[in-house]
Amino acid sequence: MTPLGPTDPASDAQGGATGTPQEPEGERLAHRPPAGRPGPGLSRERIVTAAVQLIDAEGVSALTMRRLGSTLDVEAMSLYRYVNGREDLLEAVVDALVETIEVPAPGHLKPVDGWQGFLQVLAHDVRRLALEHPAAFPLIATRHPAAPWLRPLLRSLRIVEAFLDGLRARGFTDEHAVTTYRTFTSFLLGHLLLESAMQGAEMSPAEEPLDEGDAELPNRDEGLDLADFPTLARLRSQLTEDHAEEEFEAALEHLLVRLDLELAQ
Amino acid sequence: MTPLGPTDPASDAQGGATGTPQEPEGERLAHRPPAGRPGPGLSRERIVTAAVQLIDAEGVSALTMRRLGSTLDVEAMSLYRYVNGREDLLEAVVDALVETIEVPAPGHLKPVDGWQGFLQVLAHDVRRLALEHPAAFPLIATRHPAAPWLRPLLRSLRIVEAFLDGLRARGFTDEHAVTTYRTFTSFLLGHLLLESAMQGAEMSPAEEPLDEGDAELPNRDEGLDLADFPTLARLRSQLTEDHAEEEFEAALEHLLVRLDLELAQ
DNA sequence: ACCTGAACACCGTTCAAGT
DNA sequence: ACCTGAACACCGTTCAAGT
Repeated sequence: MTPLGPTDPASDAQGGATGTPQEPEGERLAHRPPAGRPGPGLSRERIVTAAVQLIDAEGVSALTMRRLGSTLDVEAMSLYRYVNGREDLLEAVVDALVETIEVPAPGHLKPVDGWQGFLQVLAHDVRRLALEHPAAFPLIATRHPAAPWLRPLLRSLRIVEAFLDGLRARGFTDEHAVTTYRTFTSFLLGHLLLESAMQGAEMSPAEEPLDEGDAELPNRDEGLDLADFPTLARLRSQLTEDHAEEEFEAALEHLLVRLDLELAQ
Repeated sequence: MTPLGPTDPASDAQGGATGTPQEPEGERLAHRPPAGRPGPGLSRERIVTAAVQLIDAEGVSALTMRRLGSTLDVEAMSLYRYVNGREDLLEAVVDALVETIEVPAPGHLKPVDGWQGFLQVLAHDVRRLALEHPAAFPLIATRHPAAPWLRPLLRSLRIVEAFLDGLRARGFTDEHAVTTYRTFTSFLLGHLLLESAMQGAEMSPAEEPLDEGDAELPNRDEGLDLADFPTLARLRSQLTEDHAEEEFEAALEHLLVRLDLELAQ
């Protein structure tokens, strides 16, 4: 499908072709001989890819029709031929990212024999998505899916179908598969939204050199007055430690234990 | 309506002065205009309350400086005397809502003797917040807290201090209290963000009658074509059922079991 | 067929000016 | 002291017009 990897996987690898300052950096059409048109060649796919890159680089609030247009060397109005407004674009971005999630297929390479391995592999792939696109992740987690019975993160028909089939093929009843869908999405949402928020913490506002007048505002954590919060002050360093990965693994392990219990009863 | 928190104990530590010295705070007893109308009498608190009401009624995207101003019978620019721009206002809204969370105190009425009761009561109070303000909840869940060691939902100094003290008073070590803070916030985030999303699902866009031309985009759930997804089609009604409350209770119960295990080892 | 210029309504924000 | 008019830069979106 669309190469939606972390911002620009391969195009930076081969520099040197960019002589003029305003040329688009990646020659995406190099392998596309027909009609030597060098022009923009807009398409929905190209627009969505550019949108993802812009979000990855500068955050969701920077994704403006006008800015996105200039990224593609095109006026903003041109985008409306391929995209149904900004909301539709955001939807397309979310869909494109979610479609990169791979649900382990029956004949899979990795050790995905049991349902536990199935869920383990899937969970880690969703985590990969969260860490590759931390700025976009709140969007994926927050926007309403197309149908009320779809839940954030695992929010495409294809993925839910594969998820349910995958569990059923590994011994789950219909009912257990459905409740596991709910439990699993809640689990992923809670852990990964937090982790992606940490990852891309310093994203939203461009940092400005502070004026001389105000050294007053508590800029990040240093300015906070912990005088009235002795426990907080004492445990501060422990609270700051980042154990996201271990937490994720531990919580996933416990989720599997819990599901195992529910299966048995 | 919206009973917003007490008179702002900690907001002075956060809400920043930005260089312009503005400190008119304690004018509590100035005589109000005698008119029956809620005359101007602007204040930060009044602005934040109105903002919460506007979000509850029409969603975050409707919270515009100009619309909020008109809600208060005031031009938008007047708000800037009390609020440091839209971002600061959103921050204040989140803080105000989070401050309504009550962490069970040592001498509490309800059966909060054990740490399990403590977490039970607290979890349900956060859930109350989510259900009372579904449209605002993504904001609370998503915005970066003031310090990197604060996590969404339980994101005020006061609350985290009370949380940690509450657990320590009930037998937790420092280390267990900290890890429980992380586990507990992840749990709440995952479950309540989903539940609030369901609650306020039909909020953002006004429903429009679809045009004849493009039957391409799947509008809501009815237009989705489930032909290629037999499992989805078969389980659709089960997927649609709303068991949010039972799921929350069950997951909370399992979380407590898990914590109990971790405490023992 | 594809893109753009011009226009409209709305937005956040600043600042000098009103009262 | 508190509010506003006017202005600026930017935004999403539409539509007739260009090529």
